[in-house]
Amino acid sequence: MKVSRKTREGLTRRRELLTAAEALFAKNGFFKTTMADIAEEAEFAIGTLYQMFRSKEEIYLSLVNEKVTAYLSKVEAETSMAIGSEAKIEALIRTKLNFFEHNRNFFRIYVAEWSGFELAPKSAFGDRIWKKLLAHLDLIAEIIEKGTSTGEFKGIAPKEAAFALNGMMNSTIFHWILGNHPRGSLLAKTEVIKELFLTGIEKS
Amino acid sequence: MKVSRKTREGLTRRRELLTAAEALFAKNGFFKTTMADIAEEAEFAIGTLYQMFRSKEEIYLSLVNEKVTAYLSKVEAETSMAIGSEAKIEALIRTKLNFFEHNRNFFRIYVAEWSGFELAPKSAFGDRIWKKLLAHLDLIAEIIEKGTSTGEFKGIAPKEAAFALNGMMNSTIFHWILGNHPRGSLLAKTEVIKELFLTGIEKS
DNA sequence: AATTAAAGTGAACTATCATTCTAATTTCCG
DNA sequence: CGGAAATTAGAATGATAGTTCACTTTAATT
Repeated sequence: MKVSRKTREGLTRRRELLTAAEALFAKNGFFKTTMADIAEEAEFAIGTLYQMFRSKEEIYLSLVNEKVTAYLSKVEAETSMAIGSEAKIEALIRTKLNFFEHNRNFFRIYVAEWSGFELAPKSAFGDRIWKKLLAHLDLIAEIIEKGTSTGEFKGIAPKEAAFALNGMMNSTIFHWILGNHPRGSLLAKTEVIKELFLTGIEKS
Repeated sequence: MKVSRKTREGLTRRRELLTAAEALFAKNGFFKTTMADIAEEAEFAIGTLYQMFRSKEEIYLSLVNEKVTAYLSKVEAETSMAIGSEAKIEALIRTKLNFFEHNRNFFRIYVAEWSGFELAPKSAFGDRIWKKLLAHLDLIAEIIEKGTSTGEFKGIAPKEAAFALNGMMNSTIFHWILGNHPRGSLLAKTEVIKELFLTGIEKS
């Protein structure tokens, strides 16, 4: 079917464009990345970009949306498969580290989006992404709450603990990327984070 | 002495300008803040800004530099006064939370600077700030290392633990600001963070 | 071949600032 | 008081970069 092939080619082009844009946005941020840069990197003419997307912002948000969605569904799939609170925490950490090990470029964009800095007065679309990220934090909080009610965890406020864990992970990823992912994979740090979060640093 | 009064007034003006700029940069980010905005907010003419600072970037970096320096010296003073690793950790958390409780606006700028996003291809000056932040992380790592060598802490890689702790704190501050600093002060969260970092979430 | 519609192009158009300049006004200080 | 220096409002300037559009190319179909 001809329509099908066209559609496929369209999707491929779209993906190529987004990948090029991702690299640039990650490297230079939203504002210092120009449409001309993107066009050159993706080997399209500027006009072609506007045939695929309404605006620079739409490119950015589509990109963020797709990646965030992919990320969240991975994490949610893995945590829901794990049985027991500790295992769910482990699955969360493992999946997050694994995802960003393979999406290093995207990490900076993710952090910027988290801190809400990049597109400050958010569009309705940007808002949806933001809400998704917040909802995901609630999900982590629920895992912790469950663990508290089964007696696995002590009674630390779940939201606070969820934010703390999230911060620990982000910081670790950041550190790893900063050091040019030195020896060992990021994934391998799952154990350290898990241990730190579960039992702390103090000698018992 | 007249020179002295002039100098004093000059400093006051400078501070007023930086405070106005801080609020705007925190709210809209570096790029979406215009010189006209700053001039209006600070109640100066645009030309006057250029008499005090060479450029918009210089305003931003001066601001960041002063605040970061003030922040770091507070933390370093407090941690060096505390005796024992656990007390130092406590002092670190307390001082950081206290600082950002009183510098809410600045937090967003601090985070942006940390993530290295705002002024991506850093100037030499921006680089110095960045190095200071990194050096401070080393100092935290040293505290942890010391605690390990005295047997207070178990042997978790100090750098990793330092980054994790830093991430926990940032995340907590972020959460607090996000929720419009609801009930209770941010400072009051010192205990939670300390407990989480030292002994983890698991019931022992 | 001819036709057609979609895809692609990039120069031109615009808007937006950072920065500089001007002219009028105010503030200092001898 | 008087004039020098600082300040102001805001109009030019210049550069950058998002967006548009009239036109060209491509490729499938007739």
